[in-house]
Amino acid sequence: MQIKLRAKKPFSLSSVIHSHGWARLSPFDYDDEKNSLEYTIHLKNGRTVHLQIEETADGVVIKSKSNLGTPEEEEITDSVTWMLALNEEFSEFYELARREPKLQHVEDKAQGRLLRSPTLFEDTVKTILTTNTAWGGTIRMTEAFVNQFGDTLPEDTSRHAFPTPNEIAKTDEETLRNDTRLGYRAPYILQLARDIVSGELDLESMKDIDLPTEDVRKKLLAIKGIGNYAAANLLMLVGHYNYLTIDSWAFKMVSHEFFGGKPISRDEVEQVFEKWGKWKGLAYWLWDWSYPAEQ
DNA sequence: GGTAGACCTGGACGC
DNA sequence: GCGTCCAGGTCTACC
Repeated sequence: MQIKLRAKKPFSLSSVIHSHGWARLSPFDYDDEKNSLEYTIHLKNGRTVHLQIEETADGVVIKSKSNLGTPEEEEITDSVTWMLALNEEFSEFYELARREPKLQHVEDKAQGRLLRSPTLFEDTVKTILTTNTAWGGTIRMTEAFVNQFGDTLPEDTSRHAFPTPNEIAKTDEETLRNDTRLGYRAPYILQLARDIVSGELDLESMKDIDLPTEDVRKKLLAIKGIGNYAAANLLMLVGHYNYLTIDSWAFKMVSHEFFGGKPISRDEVEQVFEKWGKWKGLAYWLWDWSYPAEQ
């Protein structure tokens, strides 16, 4: 099966893959040499299908060894369009970025799109797994979570789809804590899954870009385990860029870049990017920082 | 509204 | 090999 999809220009699959760390988290995989992204997806009808996504002149082509029906192809089309943000428009941001030397690269590299998962449940779980741990811990916990609870790909049992809220809601805190080794995050993720299954939380409706940012942020902050950093990260993923993902690294980078390395407050980090308005999160994220290069 | 301490894990380090 | 320390966001209790 092959599905060709068009992307709004400019587009670069490589820039989406490397937009943040998601491509390194299961069930994503990627190959820089082939410039391809892989993902094992759980379809609504229960099938698990492996996808390989490659760049074309107009956008991407999705390849799969599975034979799929029309509804399945439509679901995959919708999912990949969302995951790669194929329809997102960044011309307004590029117009502003052209005037900033530290953002000169973004239009040439077609940066701005952030790789996301098919469901906000997956992105929320992964975001919780990035908090209060090193990146290696996030990779380990995500892999354990996917391998332990996700549906197996029939033709390759080493691959699994990301678990559904239903699959997680059936387990218990002790298993997530001691077997999956999610630590204190276990009750947060269990509660998240159970709230979705019970209908108390409609996470996927927050993907609607027309919802006011503040409303979405308030709902995200009400989820246990989601604080300022995690909410900002999830807001970026659903297309709201007016909050900064301020983590411990942000203080180092902003201090080094704008304050001569002296200790700075959260407000000072915010003030630096205030002029970028609704694009401030993206300006911060794509900034050509001098701090890491000089370390 | 602001702050201190606890949460949990893995890696780095010293012995 | 073992013990200790530390980094990493969020929550809760307290002021």
